[in-house]
Amino acid sequence: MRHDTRLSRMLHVLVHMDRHEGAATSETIAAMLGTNAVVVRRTMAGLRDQGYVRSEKGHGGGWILARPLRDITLLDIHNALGAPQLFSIGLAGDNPNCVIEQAVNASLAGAMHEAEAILLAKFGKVTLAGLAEESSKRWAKPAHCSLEMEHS
Amino acid sequence: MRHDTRLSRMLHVLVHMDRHEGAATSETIAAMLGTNAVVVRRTMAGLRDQGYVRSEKGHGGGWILARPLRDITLLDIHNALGAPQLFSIGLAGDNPNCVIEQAVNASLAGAMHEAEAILLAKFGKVTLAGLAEESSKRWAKPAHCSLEMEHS
DNA sequence: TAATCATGCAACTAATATTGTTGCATGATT
DNA sequence: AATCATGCAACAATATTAGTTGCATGATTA
Repeated sequence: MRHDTRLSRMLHVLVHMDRHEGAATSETIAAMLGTNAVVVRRTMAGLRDQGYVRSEKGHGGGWILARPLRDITLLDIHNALGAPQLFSIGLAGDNPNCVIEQAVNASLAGAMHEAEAILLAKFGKVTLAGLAEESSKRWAKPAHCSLEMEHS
Repeated sequence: MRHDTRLSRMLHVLVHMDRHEGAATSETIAAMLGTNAVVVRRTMAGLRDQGYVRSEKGHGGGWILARPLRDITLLDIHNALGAPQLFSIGLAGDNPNCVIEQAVNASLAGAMHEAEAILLAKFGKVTLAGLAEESSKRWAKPAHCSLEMEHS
């Protein structure tokens, strides 16, 4: 089953944007992520609608952080991306009247809800400022990337 | 993102098999699950290889439980299915040298590992016998399904 | 005002993973 | 010998996501 890496990638982008002077274009971000500008716009649109970034057209335009990193948590971004399913396993629904299916699904759902609550609680406690700080600590060894195209 | 319902469905099947006299054919199981006998064989093959079920050919053949339900946990079946990814979100790996990506991924991975450990621990504590017992409690209201084709 | 740059959006194509299908071989029962 | 059932491999269908293209709109700059 394929992974949804949008959360990881968007967090990466947002922290970079904070270090970046001026707006970052979709094209630049796409180059960093090894993807396409339209895909970037599609994904960033969700963050814009929730007020985490702004987009500006024209010369010098692009994407700009609309809030300080310390006011954004991993949970915020997860939700802004549409709060996609966290789990790749799901419940069968072929026989909703079957008491066995009900018992199986109730047990699985209970465990999954508990794990999900813990995961989201953790996400809610980590700010992007915290991530930026943590990455600064890793800065000692100089290998890194940036929005200035050191990627490719 | 599409869900992998094999765990849920196989648990359902295994509990039914315990109530079932004799072997259950792939065809019968497939009818119950609204799928195909070959798909059932593919999935059950993993459980057979781990010793949870046996398969027998010929007249009266099919699938038989190889252990009592109380000796099988949800975790056992999850593992027998290949321990597929539990989470549908994943980590970006485009810029492994980037300290920001590293910090982002370390944070996400930490939260996910914690949640995963909790989920698997829960799975390890639930036996199929427990599920069978729980479904018996639901038996008061008679709607149910069985391997005798009440499904379709 | 004209040229350029950048997003917004919709429609289309491509790539990928899973599921479903078919055909044939093998083994067991009757 | 006939029937039933799994085993396996190759192929087709399906669904989802990612990527692409084309055009419109708005902002900046000269």
